[in-house]
Amino acid sequence: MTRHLITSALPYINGIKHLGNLVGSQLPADVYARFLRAKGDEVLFICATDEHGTPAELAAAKAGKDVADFCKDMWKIQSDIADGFGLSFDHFGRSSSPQNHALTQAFAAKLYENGLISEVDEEQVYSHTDGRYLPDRYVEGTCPNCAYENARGDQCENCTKQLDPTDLINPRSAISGSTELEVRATKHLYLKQSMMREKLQEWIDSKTDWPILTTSIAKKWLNDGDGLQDRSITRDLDWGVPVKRGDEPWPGMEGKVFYVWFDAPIEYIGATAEWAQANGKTDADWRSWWRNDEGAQNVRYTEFMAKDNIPFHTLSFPATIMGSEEPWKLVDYIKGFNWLLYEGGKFSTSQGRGVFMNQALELFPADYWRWWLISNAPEGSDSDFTWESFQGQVNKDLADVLGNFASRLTKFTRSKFGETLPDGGEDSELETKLREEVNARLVTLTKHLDAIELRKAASELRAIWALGNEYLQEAAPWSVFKTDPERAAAIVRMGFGLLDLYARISAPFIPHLSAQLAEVLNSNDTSWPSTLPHTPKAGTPFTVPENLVAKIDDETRDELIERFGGRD
RNA sequence: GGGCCUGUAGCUCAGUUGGUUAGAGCAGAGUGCUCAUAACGCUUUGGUCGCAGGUUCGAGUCCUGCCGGGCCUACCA
Repeated sequence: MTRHLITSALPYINGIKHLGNLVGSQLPADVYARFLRAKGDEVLFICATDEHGTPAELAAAKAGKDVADFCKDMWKIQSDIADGFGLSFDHFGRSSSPQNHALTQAFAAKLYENGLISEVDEEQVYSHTDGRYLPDRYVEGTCPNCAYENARGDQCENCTKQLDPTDLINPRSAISGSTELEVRATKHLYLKQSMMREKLQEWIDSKTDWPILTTSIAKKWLNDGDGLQDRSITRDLDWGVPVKRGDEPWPGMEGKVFYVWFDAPIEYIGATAEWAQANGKTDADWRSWWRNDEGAQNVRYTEFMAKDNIPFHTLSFPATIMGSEEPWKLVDYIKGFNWLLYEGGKFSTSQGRGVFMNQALELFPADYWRWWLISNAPEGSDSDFTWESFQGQVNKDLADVLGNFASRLTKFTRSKFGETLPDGGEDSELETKLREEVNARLVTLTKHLDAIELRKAASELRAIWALGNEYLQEAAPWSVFKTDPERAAAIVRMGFGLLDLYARISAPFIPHLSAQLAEVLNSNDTSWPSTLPHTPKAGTPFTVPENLVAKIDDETRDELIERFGGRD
């Protein structure tokens, strides 16, 4: 049996995430985790909040809270929302955990011992008004190249020229607008990624089955210009993992913290340690997922993330792991996603454009969102959320094809036979044909899920739902009943067999609706079937689900377009 | 500027190593059924596969150029 370690990119702590964040990592990871669990594999599905960095501090300040309190509160909010969407994390941790502090410091110590850390004196912009160092992009001013007045310190948006904050004319803080800035000398640690370039290249080259999106970004960074660059891994901030060599102080680095990109991926490991602690397990239990010398040789590790995270997961984090020269688990497969757009434009927190996860749950059941998002996951290219598309797919796929199938079957059966499955009757060639079709499509569905081809999987699942309506139409039990009630009984039992199948194979996609379908026959088998199981026995009681999937009407849709901002 | 991805029916997309009349869902048209959430089934109308060349017995599929769309380019994370 394969053991599957699955991680979703860590949602950043500075606010509630939108649907694009959901579909780019957490949701597809959940579908995969649920599928593998149903197949009987051992799964550990890990996620956490990514809590450090300047934006977290600014968000806390804006909320009028201490950053630690802010993160604690926001973690709870994000955790509750994840529950609402049915995200089945085995643990939802926090990158600010003591476990992550210890691991991050331990990795840094190993990297230092192995000669992979250098200390670099550099200059950073300090804002007196804000009382903090400013990351390059938080310094704004006039571009020396094109005279654009709102150029950022890292790059001018107008002429796209790469800049240094000290290049800017009339620099000011993007946070406060203050011009009381000072360039200060400061010292930072760099991870010498350049020394690991060949090792990383070799490793990436061996990943021939990875999506092009993933490997091409990695190769670009490895080979562009002078090749992979060393990266700073520390910051002059208060909130974060204090810079230490393991438990020992790091001379000259007092008061500094590790940079968020360094400690965030390590939190995949940290959160696994948190999982062990939270569930009364031992260190050996969590280490068996991560240490190749302690049981992780048979673990297949899959990471899910949006494309902005790919460089960190293909290069920086592997560099950290390889550089430690300890037998930590490296990722086996990276599933990367493009962006989800909102009505043709970008989701925007500042402009209130798009749908955020909390709002989504207030509007419709989680499965509506799950179904649309998975069916339209931005796997090959960016995809576009529109209310019209959302309404169309929820109404057509979930209400008409799936929901109505359950409805017509159960209501017909109740009216003719009562509330238990009727006895008698023989199968005909219709059932043989149905089984063949369902079984063939099950093979395809399973293949797509194994390959994490989510759009194709959703499409195949829908086709299997549609087979139910086709079967009922052709078998026409309402007509057969008039002359041969026993044959009609056999037909409806077959129909209930399909319903039970749907509950099981739909669960990775729409777990809540699947649970409701399973309740119809009060069945509790959630295992993944390789073929259409035997039909349920005569005499089995059933219930009629009322309005399993409520449709979205045009008025509601138009109100939502108005409220959330549609096409301009 | 450089790199990568992409352009297939009105819309969203499939099209395996190049191989006969290019597929699906939605939308449109017709029709059947009446068990069902005015739901379902069946049939059907839509495409010179961005443009122009080239390779080949044969190209949506490979090559070159052009045009359009998107992403990345290392201090947001």
